[in-house]
Amino acid sequence: MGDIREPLRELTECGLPQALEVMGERWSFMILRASFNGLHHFEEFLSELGIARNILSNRLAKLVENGILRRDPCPDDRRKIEYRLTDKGFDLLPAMVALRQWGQKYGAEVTENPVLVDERDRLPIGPTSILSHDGRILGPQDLALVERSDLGVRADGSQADQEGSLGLGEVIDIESLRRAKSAA
Amino acid sequence: MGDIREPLRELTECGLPQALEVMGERWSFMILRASFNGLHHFEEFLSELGIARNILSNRLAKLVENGILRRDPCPDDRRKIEYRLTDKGFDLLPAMVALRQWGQKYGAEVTENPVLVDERDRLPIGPTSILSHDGRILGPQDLALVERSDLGVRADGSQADQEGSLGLGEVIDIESLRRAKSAA
DNA sequence: TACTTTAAGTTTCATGTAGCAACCTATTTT
DNA sequence: AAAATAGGTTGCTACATGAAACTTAAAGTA
Repeated sequence: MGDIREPLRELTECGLPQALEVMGERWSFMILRASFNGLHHFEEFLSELGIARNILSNRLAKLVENGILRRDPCPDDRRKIEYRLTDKGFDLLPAMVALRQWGQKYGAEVTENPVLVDERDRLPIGPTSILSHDGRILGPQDLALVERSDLGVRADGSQADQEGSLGLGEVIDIESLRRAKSAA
Repeated sequence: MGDIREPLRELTECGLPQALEVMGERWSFMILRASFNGLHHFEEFLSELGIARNILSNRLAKLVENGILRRDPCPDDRRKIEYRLTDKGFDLLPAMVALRQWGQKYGAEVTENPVLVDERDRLPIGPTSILSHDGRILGPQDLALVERSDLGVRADGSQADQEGSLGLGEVIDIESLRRAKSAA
């Protein structure tokens, strides 16, 4: 019943463990995707996903508990319950799309269908991207990890002297990213 | 040993199940994040993440098997093994950042540290975004799901008559998204 | 050389969680 | 009133997780 399992320890201050606490379970993202795709009812999820009844029940309850789905009893048919995404649930869209695109890129040749498109021109969306504060698309090469206290501080000529040093006030630039990228 | 568990059924053709097959397990994303942060050795992961030895061993093996990490024995100290991200692993960055940002937004007040910044100006990155093919930032309101055969076809005045109908050649626009957004 | 430590695993065993099938309860529908 | 539908719950089995002890190989140290 209660989550007795110890929560994922944070390597440092980070939202990732929190996200995984909620969405890290085996079926959570599939249910989310089904919701995005317009499924709202228990039996719909059940037959579309091929998930076990009790697990679906449990996952839906957890998603509701965590504010990702809303649980609305239907007024017209009082047997039915409508599960609908909340704003918090919608905000998982970028994460879901990014995962999906990654799976698409590296998985067995799946030609996705239906396709997620820009409504304006009905052309497929581009890759999910990390943007800078002013909207440039950033690749792994453009990213660095810095201590909060050093935000906006131009590194005074110092590359991180040793990777992984994680020293206070030290610029931890993701050197390994760059090397691996250029080496490969 | 072998993955006997039935693979996640695809609701339709979609890369998500493939991604979850690889990254959907409890510690996978935390290990990935640790890798991004410059950890490379077994005992480093072990002490930083607080994961059990056997599970770490198993997860690392799986990540290697799936081509997300490379397993390089160190030449200088032949006890040591270096686990390093492959390009395929780096490509999970948007998904990881999106998840992390979501956790950040909705989780308990965590002030993340270290911060992921744009190297050019050392200012924090913006939100991970879904872009159109020509680079516009798309919100949930701008997205629609269409059948592959209808790509680029201007919907002839037809909104999807009933959500969730999923009919062939039918425009499945994510009406529910729009309604929920505007209603909330 | 022997003695200890470190790195990266494996094994064992208790516990937790997933999945299947059957059952249950309240509503419709016929 | 009987049957079907929607959304669950319960009991059981198999698999996954986690803590602690054990293993193996290589390095450091007296």
